[in-house]
Amino acid sequence: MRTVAQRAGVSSATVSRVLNGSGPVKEETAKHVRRILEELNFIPNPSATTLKYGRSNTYGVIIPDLTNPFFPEFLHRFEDLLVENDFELLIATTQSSQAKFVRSIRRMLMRRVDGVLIMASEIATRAIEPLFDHRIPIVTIDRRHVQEGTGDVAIHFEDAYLQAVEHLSRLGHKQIGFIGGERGIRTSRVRQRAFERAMQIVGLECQKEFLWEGNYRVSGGDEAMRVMLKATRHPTAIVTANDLTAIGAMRALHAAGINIPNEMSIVGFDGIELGDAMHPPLTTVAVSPNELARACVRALDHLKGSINKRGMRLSVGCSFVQRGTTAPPRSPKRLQYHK
Amino acid sequence: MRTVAQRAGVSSATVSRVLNGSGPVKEETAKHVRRILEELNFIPNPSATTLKYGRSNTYGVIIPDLTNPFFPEFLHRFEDLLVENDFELLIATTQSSQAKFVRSIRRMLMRRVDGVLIMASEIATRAIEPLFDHRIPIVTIDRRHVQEGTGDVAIHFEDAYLQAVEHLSRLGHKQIGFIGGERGIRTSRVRQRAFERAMQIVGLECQKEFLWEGNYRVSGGDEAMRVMLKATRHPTAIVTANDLTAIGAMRALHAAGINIPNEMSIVGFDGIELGDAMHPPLTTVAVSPNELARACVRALDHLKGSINKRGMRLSVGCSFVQRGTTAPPRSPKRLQYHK
DNA sequence: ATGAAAGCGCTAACAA
DNA sequence: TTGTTAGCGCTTTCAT
Repeated sequence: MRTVAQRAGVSSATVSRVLNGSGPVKEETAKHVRRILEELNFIPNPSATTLKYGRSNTYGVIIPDLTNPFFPEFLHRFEDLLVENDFELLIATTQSSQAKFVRSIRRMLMRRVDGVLIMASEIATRAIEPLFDHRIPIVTIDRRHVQEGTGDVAIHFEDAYLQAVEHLSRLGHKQIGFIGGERGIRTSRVRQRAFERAMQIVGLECQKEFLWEGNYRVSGGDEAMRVMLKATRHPTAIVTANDLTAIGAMRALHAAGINIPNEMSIVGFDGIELGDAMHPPLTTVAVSPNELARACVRALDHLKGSINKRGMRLSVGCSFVQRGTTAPPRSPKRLQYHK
Repeated sequence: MRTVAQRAGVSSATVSRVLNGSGPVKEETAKHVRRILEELNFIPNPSATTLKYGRSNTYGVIIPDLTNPFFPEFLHRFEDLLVENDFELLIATTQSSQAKFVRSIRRMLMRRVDGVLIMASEIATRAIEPLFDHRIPIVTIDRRHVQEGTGDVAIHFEDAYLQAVEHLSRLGHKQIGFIGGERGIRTSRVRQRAFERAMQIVGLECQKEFLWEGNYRVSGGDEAMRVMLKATRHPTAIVTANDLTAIGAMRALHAAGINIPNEMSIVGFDGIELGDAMHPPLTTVAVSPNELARACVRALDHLKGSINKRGMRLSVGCSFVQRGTTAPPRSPKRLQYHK
């Protein structure tokens, strides 16, 4: 930058003002400086700014796992919004490990992020305290609790699962099961409770033996479904904690030669693009990555600069997407392995 | 850090030496300093180091698209390797846009990365010149050209497609088609040529009308397959540029009521985990994300610090994964839409 | 074995 | 409207 200033015959302060539009500069001077900037192919060094001000124009995002396609789809939208603000994105994944989560938080602190979006809900409250101590704005997804410096974006699972269950009920299903996420993760409880509540509202009995545990990945849905198929009684339809779980369940059903949707209906959750490429295409409840991203950015921006206030409580709706994995239940006789 | 130094009654230089093990410190002093470090919850500020030395202990990665599951799977491994070296990962996506690519390069420059891994091969050589000018080590994937400061990791498509075509040929297929990537992307040419060469080696005629263009996404495979099904002649088996393309092709076949694999065989490429969750499970040629990541890190590390030499030329093999989308061809009569 | 100090690039406060 | 300057945190060289 000094080089630029010298070449342009001005001071570095003027160059800075031109770059940021942060002070009065005679248009003529500005033009000249811009030309030199161009000529010298000037690349600013944000480290200097970060060093000086202790902020980096960056939001951090902590997600459980990049290999769940929902997150890439979300991050894509989220980053687009950040770019508009000249913000950067720092991604950290926890792989469901507390140790990695703690390290992620540390990275966020080191990089002097201006806010952290926490999408990994398996987190002990203790682990985020350092953020709190350092007065970093926090936005959580589905923690459903806000305080000073902390906002929350809730996904409307209650409505989502109500739509799913109503749809199945209208088709004639009475025995509806649920494959959830790992126990001990907050959002797993939220999702399961939303499902139970939906059953109640629709007037169906929710049977304990029809609740299984998954892991938000294909493997969990697959295993849960295998366990289910070994039992003597099983539901005629399954609602799942997310699309990957549903896809895993479908795999197990296909492997057992059970027809989807005629012998078993499945509903996913998330609305990942690949759901539509499954066979049959996955009926699901979709969260709009766009809307979610917008809400997250809004909640983060709201706390930026003024952390001495409660964060926003936002909520994002879901839309039911009917595709090919749901149909009326078949005769109530016991399913057989066909292969 | 100054606070730590004061509290420990030493100079900041000593603290620095303790932190980095970069100089002689009496064990007793070191212990004391470490205790204070702990006590004060010291968080280093890497911006200062970046500012001072113009390097950031970061490798940048430029990928076309985070929503192709191969990249998250790869990045996961890649990051694991970097963490071992206390390196960070800076991800940029181009969405196949030259403008975004140029911006990505600029971000890499601003952030003072120590090397850039370029996995987006649609790039004009011009666009990477700034990296070259700034003496940033570059590793490309499948550019198949190295020079001073630039290494390359080649994926062995020749072998990959040979395995695929041999497998199909052994099953009895004679008419084998190929759905590639967008024209104008280097790796698309490489893949198509590798396919053509494989056909030649196996002694099958490669027919021009059996070559279609995709886009490395589900949509491209789907559309190409729809076009194919409208034609009067078509192959009995299809090899694709990647798994997403294959999945798209499968979707179109399912929609047309054509049985996979009995009426049409499909082979993908990449080996993404979701391929195994398709119905039927996708036969594919897998690249090990692990091996690829290892090669990339090796090539990058090789140039780190000493850019005045040719980069390495590495090559990563592929392994054929037989699953459920390939079978002997059925009678040669024209396929009909069944639905 | 330890300390003092310079300097990386940037920006805002202040001076002119 | 423009320039001067201090200082952000860190590491390394040189001196002690």
